[in-house]
Amino acid sequence: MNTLSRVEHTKLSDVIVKQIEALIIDGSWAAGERIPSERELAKRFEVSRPSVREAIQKLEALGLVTRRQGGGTFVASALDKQVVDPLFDLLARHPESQFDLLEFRHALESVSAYFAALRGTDTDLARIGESFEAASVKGLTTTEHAHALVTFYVAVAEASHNLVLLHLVRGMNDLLYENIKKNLDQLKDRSDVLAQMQVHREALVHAIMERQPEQAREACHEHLAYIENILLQLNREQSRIQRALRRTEKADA
Amino acid sequence: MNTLSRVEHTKLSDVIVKQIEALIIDGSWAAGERIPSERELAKRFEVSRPSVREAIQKLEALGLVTRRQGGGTFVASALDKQVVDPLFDLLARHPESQFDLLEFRHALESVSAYFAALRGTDTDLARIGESFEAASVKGLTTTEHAHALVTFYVAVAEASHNLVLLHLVRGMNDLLYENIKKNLDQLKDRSDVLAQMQVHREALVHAIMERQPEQAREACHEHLAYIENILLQLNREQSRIQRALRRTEKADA
DNA sequence: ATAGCTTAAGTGGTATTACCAATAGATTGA
DNA sequence: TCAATCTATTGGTAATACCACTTAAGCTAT
Repeated sequence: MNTLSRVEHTKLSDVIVKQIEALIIDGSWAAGERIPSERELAKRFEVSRPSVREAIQKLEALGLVTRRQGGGTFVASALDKQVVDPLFDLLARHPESQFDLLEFRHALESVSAYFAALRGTDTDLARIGESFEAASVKGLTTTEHAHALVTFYVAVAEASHNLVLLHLVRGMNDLLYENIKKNLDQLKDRSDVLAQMQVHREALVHAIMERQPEQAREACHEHLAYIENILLQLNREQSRIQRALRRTEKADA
Repeated sequence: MNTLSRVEHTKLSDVIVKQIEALIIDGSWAAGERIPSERELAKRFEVSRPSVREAIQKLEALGLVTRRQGGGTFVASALDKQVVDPLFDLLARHPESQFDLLEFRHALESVSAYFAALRGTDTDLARIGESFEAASVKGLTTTEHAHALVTFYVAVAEASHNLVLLHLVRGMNDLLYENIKKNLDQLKDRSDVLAQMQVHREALVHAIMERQPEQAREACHEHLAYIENILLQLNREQSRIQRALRRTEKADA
């Protein structure tokens, strides 16, 4: 009784966030609906406009509302899911970290494949086979294909019987998905490349099934190195196109 | 030529968000570090304080920074908290998975060393050299030695110039420290083993300094494989001793 | 009556200034 | 040396002014 718990000071803008969230969640403000203006909300909440602004900025950062200068503030039409891990979210959003992520995947997936081939149980290998079949179906959308590939890689990590690896791959699930999807998007008009990647994956699965750890590692290495090279070439071509566009702009001016 | 694409107007605070994110992502502002005040940033960016406030509020909503009234604004203390904290719990609940962590470190440090040798700047290599000297001093306590080795490994990860590796190794700082300290504790009466480990590390540093990536990777591999083997032998002997103790307990009962 | 243009009103965006509340560091006194 | 007090700094809140953009209303010409 002599140790009273410290009373946390509550930020005004956080109170406003909570109230607006409640209105969105209980359906009072529907997706796509325009909410009252900052000035109007400031009047209703009997606070200053900067406090309302701060609350709405937070909601915007969380993807719950969108703002248009001169137009108003709208409830987002597709409510974004919660940010699970700020760093992974940041890495997924930033173009300059995508290649770093590919390099990291190279290391991670190679060692997963090595241990899967070394230690995978029959059940593990069956699950790898199934998830690989699911990822190999013709006619998948890019989204479906990326999801299926993530499932495949998680199955390989599970078969490695290394808890740290598995935990990390599961934690990076969204980040992997975004990276794989981005790669597939970039390569969607390159059926020759996509076919080669499928060949690589077949070699990987074969090595795991035959319980050849070094071959599995090598198959992974070839697969990721190939993607790295292709994406480097693509990015070089993109840079050339952008430089050419810049030159034509200068010529017009 | 008659359909020019609409030029998107860019919000000032979003420009600031991107710049701060870049500083966080490239490791310039480390987890837990206090960033300049709103007033200072407003001066540096040559914008008003409310614009900086808006940017920082967004970063806070995303979990990338935390703010303390009167104290300042800090990069979130463990950016990959969602992954590393549960890993701590997991390893505490499953002591037998410490070996999994060693295997994981094996993969992580090998690729870090490879890229450090490939890409390290002169400044990076100097820092690796210094941290290695600090870790090589005679007479360190186990605690001091473990700290110095973690600093060394973080320097190698920094020299890799791979953002994912950098953030992961920094986030796992405490975990690495505990694992290294545990290994050193187990080996404190084995000066022959500790000496061999130091030889391995010297070979590693030499390969990085000579900018030989494959040699660096190989040196790391030898080093970690050696530790894995020694610890496996130790654990076998420990199991034998424990089985003998269990037999004497049964004989007494 | 309708379409097109112009103007006014409303909305978010940026900035300046002032003051408050909390924290951290420096100083002073016992 | 340690505790209490003071000062400087930092984030938090507010008022006010103005800018940039969008939307709605009003007016004019066909």
